[in-house]
Amino acid sequence: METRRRLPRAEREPLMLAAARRAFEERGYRDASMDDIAAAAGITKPMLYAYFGSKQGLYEACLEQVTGELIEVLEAGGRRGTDDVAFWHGLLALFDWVEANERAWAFLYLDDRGGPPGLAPVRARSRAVVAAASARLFAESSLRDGISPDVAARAEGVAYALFSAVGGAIEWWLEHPDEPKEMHALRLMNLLWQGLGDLQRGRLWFPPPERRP
Amino acid sequence: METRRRLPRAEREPLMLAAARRAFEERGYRDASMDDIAAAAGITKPMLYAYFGSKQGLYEACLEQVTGELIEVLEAGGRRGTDDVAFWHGLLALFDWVEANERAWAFLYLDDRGGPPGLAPVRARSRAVVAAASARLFAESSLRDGISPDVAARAEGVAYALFSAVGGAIEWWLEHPDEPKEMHALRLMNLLWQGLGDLQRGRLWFPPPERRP
Amino acid sequence: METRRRLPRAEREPLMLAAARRAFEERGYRDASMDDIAAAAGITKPMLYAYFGSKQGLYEACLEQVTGELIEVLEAGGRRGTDDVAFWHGLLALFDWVEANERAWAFLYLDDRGGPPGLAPVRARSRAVVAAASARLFAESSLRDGISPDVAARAEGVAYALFSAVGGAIEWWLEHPDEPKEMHALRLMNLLWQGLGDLQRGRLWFPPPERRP
Amino acid sequence: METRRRLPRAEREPLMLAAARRAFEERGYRDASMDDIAAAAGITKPMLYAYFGSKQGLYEACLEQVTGELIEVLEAGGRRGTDDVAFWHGLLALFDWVEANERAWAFLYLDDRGGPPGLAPVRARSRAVVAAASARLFAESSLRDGISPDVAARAEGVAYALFSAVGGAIEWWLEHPDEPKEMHALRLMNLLWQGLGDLQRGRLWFPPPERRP
DNA sequence: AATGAATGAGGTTTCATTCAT
DNA sequence: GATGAATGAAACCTCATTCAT
Repeated sequence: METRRRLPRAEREPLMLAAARRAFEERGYRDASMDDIAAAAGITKPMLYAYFGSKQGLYEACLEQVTGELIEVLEAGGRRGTDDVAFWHGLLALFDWVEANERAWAFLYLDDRGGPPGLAPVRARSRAVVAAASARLFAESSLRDGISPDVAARAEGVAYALFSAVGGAIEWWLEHPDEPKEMHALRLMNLLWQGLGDLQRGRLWFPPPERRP
Repeated sequence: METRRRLPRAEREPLMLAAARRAFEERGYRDASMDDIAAAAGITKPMLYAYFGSKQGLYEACLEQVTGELIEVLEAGGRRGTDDVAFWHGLLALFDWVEANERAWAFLYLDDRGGPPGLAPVRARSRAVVAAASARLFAESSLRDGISPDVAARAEGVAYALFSAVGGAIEWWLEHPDEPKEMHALRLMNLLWQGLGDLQRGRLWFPPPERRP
Repeated sequence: METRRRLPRAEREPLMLAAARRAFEERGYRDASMDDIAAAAGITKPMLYAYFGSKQGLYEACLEQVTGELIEVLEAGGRRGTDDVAFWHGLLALFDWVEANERAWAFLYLDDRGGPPGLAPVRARSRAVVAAASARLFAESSLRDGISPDVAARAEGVAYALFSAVGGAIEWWLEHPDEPKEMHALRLMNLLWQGLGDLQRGRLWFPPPERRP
Repeated sequence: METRRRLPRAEREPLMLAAARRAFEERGYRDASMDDIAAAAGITKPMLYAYFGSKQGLYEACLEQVTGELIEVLEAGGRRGTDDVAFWHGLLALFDWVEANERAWAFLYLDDRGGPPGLAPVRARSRAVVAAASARLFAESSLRDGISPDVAARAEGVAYALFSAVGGAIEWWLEHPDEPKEMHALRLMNLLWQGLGDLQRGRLWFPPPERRP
């Protein structure tokens, strides 16, 4: 009946984004409905369209927000020390953020399928941005001195693998919350740090020559 | 109008499964429609329901098939050598399988959201099975001698992270196909092998004591 | 795999009819599926079509069977006495039959809607046949002597109303099974018998003349 | 293409209900399709779901409306006189309502099978409510003086039977429209009134003692 | 700035029925 | 006599999106 209280855009928009993030995180792009999101935000559907244009637009806004937050976390973590300590604090910061944002992680790493085709490049780009940021983190930490140029060129690929490992550990942690998150982080540190250093310093393993009869 | 050729179930069912796998891999659970799958399989929707009961049933059949194949690949790879060589061949076999099965990977690692709630536990179980299989792979290769019992208990968690790292590298490879897959595998090997060994042998890194002023 | 044991039609048909009656009684024409009926009868769908031509054909066969049984029951009951005693025994026989056949009643009196339009006249005819049979029952009992010709002409209408009253009492009984069925029958007897006699003997009630100002 | 005229809910909803009632009355729950109802109401399906939630919800809304109307009719009829005259007017009012509402009757008394299981209790309750209302009608008319308490307790059962008799007569009338409805009502009056009075006053018929040799 | 009314299109699922074997 | 394979059609329901107010 009565029209809802008018709010300026700066106040209304974050409410909508928050509701949308929850919905997308919990149910994925396709299963989250604009109806639900509008209801959760306490407004009506046309408002969502007025602010974000389309479902895809809303999703992209969420994705951008999540990406931004994550990068900020990584960079902040990296500043807290040098070398292995920087990496260690980056890991811890990441676990903290995941813990605080519950399943925002899903946005970047669990909801890759579904939605219009136009979404795929957007998602890929978001992940690449995060990978780049974490590559920077390694470079700024241990890679500082004597990084082989070939390795530097491929740092992003390594970062991608590395970040995926972190993602896997996080999922494992979310399903096994009995162990404290520091234990998970420590295991990751031990799994990755040594190889990372070797890669950087060029101390490489190679497969033995195949012997064919 | 024209009647389709009749096939016995043993022949028709695999055709349906193949079509369904392609559709789910490419578009995810929610966006793959039973209509499309039926058309791609060259039959009509009711046959899908006659053989698989429901969309979820069909999906689960696909998931089981993919999981089975992947495990077989891992185990076969692991048998081709010992220690680091076994691990290396496991990696190579995995890359080969991914290459041959294009995006079957997506089934297990990119389509986690969406679909009815009953699907979540099924997906989780599938991934856990794969993680267990790869944990076995490490244990049978390098861990053979003197594995610390604590590490063995957590092997599955490490395997999960490790497998995710492999997944990330694979995704990166799929998006950067200019480099041969052996290069990607080699980078992974170097990233992971050393840390894996250290973890097993208990040569651990620990964070320096925090100093608070 | 293996073909079911061949049975002569005389043995197979009653099994099908029995399964169909159960299904139609419990779920009505539209909600009973040929699949279910075939499964319940232990045969495959094409057999149903071979024997009864169509779903409607099967339904009509069931309806005819039920109608026949019911008429037989009425006539048998009516022969057990004269006058009020005949009527009373007719009622009792009816309750017995309903009790033994559980919900066959639904066939004639609870499943009037649904199904193809061609079914409506068939159902109407079945009910009319039952009404005629029960009209005969009254006529043969108390109406024997001195029945006014006008009333005789309308006996069928009365029978229809009367039979519906019985139906209502039966439904009530099925929902309140704490009281023995004889009590329900007795109440009906008292509700209907007196008026029935008066109707036959022409001792009629008429509305008082309306006074308009 | 062309946009339909917009109506406020208070105007649109009754139109939907009317269309739904016609469809359910004519074809029963299962055979009435939401598509048809929407078309008959001049809107599209999603509006039906927006306002009534589901097919069952729509059906229940219709059922409630019909029940309410019928009860009002019964009570209004009963107020037009006392004793036999009240009963007589109740009957007449009922016939009038049936005539005016064509086959609304079907809702309560001809569509008992079919539809989801959750519907059965709803239907049963509706009929019980009507039975209670008509029981009240008798009680307030003839039963006024000296109603035996046992009879009062069973009044609802009697009402159920009685109402079914009326229903049967109405069906008969609808199939034999040559006779005016007052004649049908009069026949019912004569069939039921006497027995009803006897039941109330305890002047009961009992079966003769069975003699077994 | 905000909403209630409205829809086109598409989704999963079921069913009566037929045909080749 | 009996079956497994197959389908056309239609059912209920949902959703992203728009428009008039």
